[in-house]
Amino acid sequence: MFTYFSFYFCFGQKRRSVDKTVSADDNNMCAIDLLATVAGHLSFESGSSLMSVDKLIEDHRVKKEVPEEEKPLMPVAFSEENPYQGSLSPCGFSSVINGKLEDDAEGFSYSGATDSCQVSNFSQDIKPVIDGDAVVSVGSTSRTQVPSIGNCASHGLRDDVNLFSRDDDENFSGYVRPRGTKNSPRSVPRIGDRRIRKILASRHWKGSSRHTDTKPWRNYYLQNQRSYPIKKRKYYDHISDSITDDYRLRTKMHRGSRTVSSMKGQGASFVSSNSHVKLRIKSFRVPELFIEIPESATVGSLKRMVMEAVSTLLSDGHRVGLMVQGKKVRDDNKTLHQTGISQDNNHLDSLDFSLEPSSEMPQLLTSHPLEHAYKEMLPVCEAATTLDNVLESDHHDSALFPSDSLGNNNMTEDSKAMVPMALTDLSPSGTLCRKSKRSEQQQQQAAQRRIRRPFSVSEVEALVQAVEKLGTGRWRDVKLRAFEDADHRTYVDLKDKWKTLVHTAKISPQQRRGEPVPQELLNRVLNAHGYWTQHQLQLQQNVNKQQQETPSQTEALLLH
DNA sequence: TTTAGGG
DNA sequence: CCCTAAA
Repeated sequence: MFTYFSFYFCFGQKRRSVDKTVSADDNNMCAIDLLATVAGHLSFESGSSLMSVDKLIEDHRVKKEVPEEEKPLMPVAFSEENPYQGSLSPCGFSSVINGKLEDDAEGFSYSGATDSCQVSNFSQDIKPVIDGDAVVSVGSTSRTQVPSIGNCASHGLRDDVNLFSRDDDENFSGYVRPRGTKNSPRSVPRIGDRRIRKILASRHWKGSSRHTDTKPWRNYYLQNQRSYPIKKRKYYDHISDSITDDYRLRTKMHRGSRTVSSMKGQGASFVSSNSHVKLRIKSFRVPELFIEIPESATVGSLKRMVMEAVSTLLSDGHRVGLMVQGKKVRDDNKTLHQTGISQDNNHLDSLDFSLEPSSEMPQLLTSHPLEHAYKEMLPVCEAATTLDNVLESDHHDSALFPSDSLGNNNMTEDSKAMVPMALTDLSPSGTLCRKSKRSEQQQQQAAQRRIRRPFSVSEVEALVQAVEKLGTGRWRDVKLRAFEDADHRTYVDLKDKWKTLVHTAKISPQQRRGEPVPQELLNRVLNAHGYWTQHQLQLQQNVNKQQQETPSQTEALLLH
């Protein structure tokens, strides 16, 4: 007989909730107290209690990053015929961000053309899918940092090569779903079971976090891990040793960066950064923790278990989450000011730190570990295709919208199809065997949510330009005009992007996320939006007039 | 298939 | 991005 505890606890402050999962009796209250003891212990260790910023004190204000000045809207005179004629550049795309992409190249945005040289380099990197310890090494190309997996640790582990836990997935791109024809944006057959599709979509990436399996059995686990009863984790091992390897790597890197410990130290008094903002953190939210222990166990063993759980939690690759006014701040690259953490901000009570699993394994997982996982020796062209897609989103300057010139072979489909399976289907009956039928894979593939591919500035530029000319009601034409070769952008996507662009243009720059869109472009968005909505209104009014006239005419006809 | 909007 | 009613 086991007793399960589940509790949410805060260090130094109130407990959020206490719920029994599957409890056998009521003696779990003492466990909570024990946990509080542990919490207290930890608090003591860290020298103070942690967090929930209750005050922010401002030293001097040195605004390093002044938000881009809002340029006054350029008055645009619309001619009835072609309101934006003058703004069209002959080639259709302006290279607004030439050079900027180069700057961003460090890290995770890929720049440069997909010349054959890089492609082959990449394929060399990715080819050695080895049984041994997986090590993430930087691609051999100097221009592009291409994560790859091999048995060569020559590049070593660096904190800044944390390939899998990057918060900001903006610059990542995975693969493109193959499309049959260019003229049918959505040629992928949509297979009927929406339920599956929804489930898969909602489960996206959840449950991908893992603990190292250095211990034979853990009787605790975190809520965020989707609570696979630990036995099921065997499945991961079954899927792939490499995933475990990758995780080990991650853990190492995290330990190396000492995220948690340094944070503990800072929690002691004031967290002072260069930006001259001082935070006092009083409480700190920690993921829900489950404990499973036999009733016959001693209190001492429970204490030890809780202690172990907590210390593991603090050392096992967790990262700090930040909430501002209830909104999770994901973009680590934002400045505090942009995030709204600044002196002229009086809602600092809502600043909230938390500890969360860092193993979110974003984007990149789609292309990598799975290939590795299945020990699939990918043909060169497959790797190249992947690279092409990875690079695609950010190197539009030389070739704005490269299509999948390398073609889509079957292997591509295979590796894609496996993605959702390995990550979502953990049920014992799951078809993890890669010999599964093609039809199943296709189903899975159809059910896979498309990978997020943020619009680059040049894409936005192209979109704005097209909309300026064509208006907001002809998305198919917009697609054909400006995104004909961008197979991954459907007209629906373009319409959606326009919607978000309009929204983006209306909100304050501080609230915007992702790669910043030049204000000039946003102004054009606003202008075009205003113009075309009015245009539509006029059209509608004309229709109404005619509808008013027509009946009378018909009446007149009838009366005759 | 496209449009138009909500989710 | 997804989903879908309407056209």
